[in-house]
Amino acid sequence: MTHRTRFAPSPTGHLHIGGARTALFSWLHARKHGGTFILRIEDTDLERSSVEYVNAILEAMTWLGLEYDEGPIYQTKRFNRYEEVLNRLLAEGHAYRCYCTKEELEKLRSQQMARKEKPRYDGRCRHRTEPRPGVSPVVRFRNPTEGEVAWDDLVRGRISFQNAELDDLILTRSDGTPTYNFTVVVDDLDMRITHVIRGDDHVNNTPRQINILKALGAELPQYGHVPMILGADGTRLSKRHGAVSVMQYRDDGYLPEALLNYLVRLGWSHGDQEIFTIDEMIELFDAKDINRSPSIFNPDKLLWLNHHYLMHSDPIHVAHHLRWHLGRLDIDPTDGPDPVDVVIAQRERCKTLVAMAQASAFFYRDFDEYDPKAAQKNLTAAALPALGESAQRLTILPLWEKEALHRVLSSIAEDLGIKLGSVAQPLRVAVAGTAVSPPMDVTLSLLGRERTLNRIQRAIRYIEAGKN
RNA sequence: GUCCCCAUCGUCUAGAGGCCCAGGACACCGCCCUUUCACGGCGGCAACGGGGGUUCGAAUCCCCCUGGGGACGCCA
Repeated sequence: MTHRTRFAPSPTGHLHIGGARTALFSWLHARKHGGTFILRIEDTDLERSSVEYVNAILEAMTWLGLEYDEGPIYQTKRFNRYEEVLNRLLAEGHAYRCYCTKEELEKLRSQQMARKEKPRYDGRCRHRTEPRPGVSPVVRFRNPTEGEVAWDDLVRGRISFQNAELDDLILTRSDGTPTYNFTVVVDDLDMRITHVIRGDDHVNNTPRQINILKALGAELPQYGHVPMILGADGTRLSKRHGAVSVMQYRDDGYLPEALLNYLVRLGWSHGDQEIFTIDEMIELFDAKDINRSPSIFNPDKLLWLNHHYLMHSDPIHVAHHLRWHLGRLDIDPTDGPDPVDVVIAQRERCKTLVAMAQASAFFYRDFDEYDPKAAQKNLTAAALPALGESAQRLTILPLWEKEALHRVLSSIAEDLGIKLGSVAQPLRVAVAGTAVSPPMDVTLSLLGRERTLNRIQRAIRYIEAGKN
């Protein structure tokens, strides 16, 4: 049997961390078995769905590299099909029209709550044969009242519900549009989904969906419910916990592979291994190894992973992403060193691409002013000899490259009888504007002779002007 | 409230009866390296929620309690 999985977001918001993880698991499951991964857009809530969000979700999937084999399939384009199935259910007695008003239902609910019962529809329209004038009916599923419905969950093991706990859910609204639990069933059936991997919050929907599937005489897919991701306070991850949108992580300077690696390790593991390439994930992933308990999102570990990928990925690949972030700072990468070399020079000290772009801006354009603390400490009269010597010797240096630059700096320190740091640090502030940069030989080689000399002169003028 | 789940360091987790007075990773704290910041190396802090069983032996199996999450919509 060929494996067919799907990711079915509703376009009512951006793709968030939790959605991305279930998408990843679903994608991994399909890839591992050489199956098909389908993207379905659940946009039946016309009020809250928007094309902007559809596009945002598509963009996020692309950025993450979770390519789908079929879709996107839009539920709003399948209304005829839902109606067809609905009519069959109605004709076969598995569904019926309910004329209760929202007000009546609310009253019922509050009464039940007051009696400390589980709020549920009591089935009062089950046997109604006559329409109620002035009320356009919803259609409800006639759920079995006895017995139980159970399944072997891919991640949770056996889960069972008493049918008596379930009520007759609404299949179509009074305006005729289908609801979630109905469209999912029809879609999963039509798309021949074999493995439904989705968030934990759907566990309670599963028995209802299974009952509808059974009424339709359909074969059941396998279900796997992955636990939620929680925020630091142990409640469901949401905006107030900080960034939850996948695209926000792109904008904040994260590499997609770092986010994917973080997500795959959240609730899943393979021994003590922390770093997984995509191929390793595909090879090693198994839904049954997913933890049954919810896990808390830890931004620190994601940051560490991002740094790891920044340091160990092919610099050409990292530079590709760095260019994008430089662009966001209005920097044209052709105005300075090759971003690939910048990545190699900066990667140990930058944990995000945003930080790397910011820390590298001085390679491409003059900075406005010195970091006050750095200037105060290093751009003083005491630094003048080192700066002056540097200007002179660097002007006549035949070959502008790292080793030669290193020799120049060392000899200046030696000749002046000072520590290398006393030469390098003022120079660093002079050329970078801050007290932090890659080693000076590397920094200068990337910066180039012209910019270096200009900035040394600028620093000398700054000191002589008595700013310090 | 009712139903469905869950429970190892602060966090992510390893652990499927003896290998565990519990291992790895992030974070944190020391030390080393060092032209800055980092990287790196070494070391440290830190957990089986509680109570009953079962067993020669339990983090691992069973029960209860406690704690946590989810669901209970003409949302998905």
